Amino acid sequence: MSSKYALNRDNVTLSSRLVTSMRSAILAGDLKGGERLSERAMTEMFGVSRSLVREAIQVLAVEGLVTVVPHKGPTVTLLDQKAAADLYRVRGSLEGLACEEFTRHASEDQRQELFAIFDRLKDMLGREDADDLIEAKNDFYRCLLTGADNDVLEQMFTQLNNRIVQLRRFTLSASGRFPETLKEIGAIIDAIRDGDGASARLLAEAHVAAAAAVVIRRFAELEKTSEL
Amino acid sequence: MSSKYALNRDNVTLSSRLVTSMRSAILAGDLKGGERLSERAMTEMFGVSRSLVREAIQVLAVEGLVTVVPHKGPTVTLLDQKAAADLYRVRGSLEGLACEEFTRHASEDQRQELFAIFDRLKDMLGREDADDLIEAKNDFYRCLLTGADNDVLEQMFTQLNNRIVQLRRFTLSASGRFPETLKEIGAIIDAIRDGDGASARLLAEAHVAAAAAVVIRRFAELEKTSEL
DNA sequence: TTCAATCATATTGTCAGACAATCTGTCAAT
DNA sequence: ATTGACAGATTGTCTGACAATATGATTGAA
Repeated sequence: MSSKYALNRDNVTLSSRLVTSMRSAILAGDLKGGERLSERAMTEMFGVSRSLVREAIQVLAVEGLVTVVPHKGPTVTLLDQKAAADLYRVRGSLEGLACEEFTRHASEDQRQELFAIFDRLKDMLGREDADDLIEAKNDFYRCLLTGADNDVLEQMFTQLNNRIVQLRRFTLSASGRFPETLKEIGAIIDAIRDGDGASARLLAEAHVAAAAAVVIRRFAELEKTSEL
Repeated sequence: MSSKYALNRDNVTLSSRLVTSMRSAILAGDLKGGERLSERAMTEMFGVSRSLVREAIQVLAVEGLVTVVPHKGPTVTLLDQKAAADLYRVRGSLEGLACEEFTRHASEDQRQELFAIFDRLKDMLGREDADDLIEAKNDFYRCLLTGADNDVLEQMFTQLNNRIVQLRRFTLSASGRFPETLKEIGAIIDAIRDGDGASARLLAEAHVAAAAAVVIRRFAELEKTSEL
């Protein structure tokens, strides 16, 4: 019997906690894109041995957050415009799938929770606080993925989303789009309410594509001004 | 300039070669689902130190090929029916995306190559050889992904496909479906020929769903006979 | 001055060995 | 049959060592 009282076996080892911690540091921007992650610096920063640092770096490399060049050392992956476009394209597909599966599989409780989170988002219009917004969005996706009831999808989507977080610079500077964002998500929510998974999927893909377009444009502008 | 003459920097370290080798061993079935991967056994099997074995196992764990339980040790991930269903669902979505992107981005050469590979597949009808078929399918996907021109998609699809390879037992026993398979892929090819990415996508998803249905059914049968 | 070859230094790649923490199976006691 | 304690095996983590490679400085020559 695997009851809900079972103790959590994850993150019990130093190794796994280190991975979590390093990942957080990257996502929070404390380790910035392009920054070198020398083993020496990492052992000091996290207070663990070289072995663990090396293991963690390999793991984050598979996740795409870190780029390793043999004999030169790892760096925090730096995304170019093409990579950003590629990421968003796949993300749109997976987000669409998540919406469709949520429509099909979510329990009534899960549906109500999703609707409630959306209401929370709506209430933020006008007095947008960056951190609150990020938290609400995270809740939204967590709920969506839980209801979609597909572990593989959850894992891949999460990985993808982590990589996209590194583009936060651009997504924040594009936050003037918040009203449209709300409208688009609202349409998705309505489709889910109606049990229309196919529409929810298409709307979700379109939503991601629209968000991506803004980010990519912003990207192009900044590249033009600050590049060689 | 990153020319096509650039030397390959991957797989130069023992570490990366070990990962490749262990992954191959799993995909080839030399390390079977559920099998324990004790560090001791792995150091002997691959002739490297414990450090490298541990790193490789972590990497394969992120890829989903290996499952690690703290203080108990890693095993080759064993898929249950739900996991198989989840994998195929996501794979359908990504394969659909790949087809659509191929239609949109592939060069004329890449299109011709894809068509040629499909002809090779067609010629196998009747005298199907398992290894030849697997090779042709791999070529097909490699070509498809190259033409789709999306590194993120390529990486995720490859990872997903690797995990699905562990279901080969079931897909092979379902090879009586080869004529239908050819018909379905043929329809996809036609859509790509017509430049109709949306159709190609839908057809690809349907194709994966049909293949998945067979595998899942086979799965249920075998589970019933051989289980507790 | 500029360019190329050389060399010193720092960093990464790999190994071996040690000890602590945890798991698993055994066996005696109740 | 269940409990508790114990022993052996395996994993988790650290440290130190040395080899392989990259980087930057230095030197020498055109």
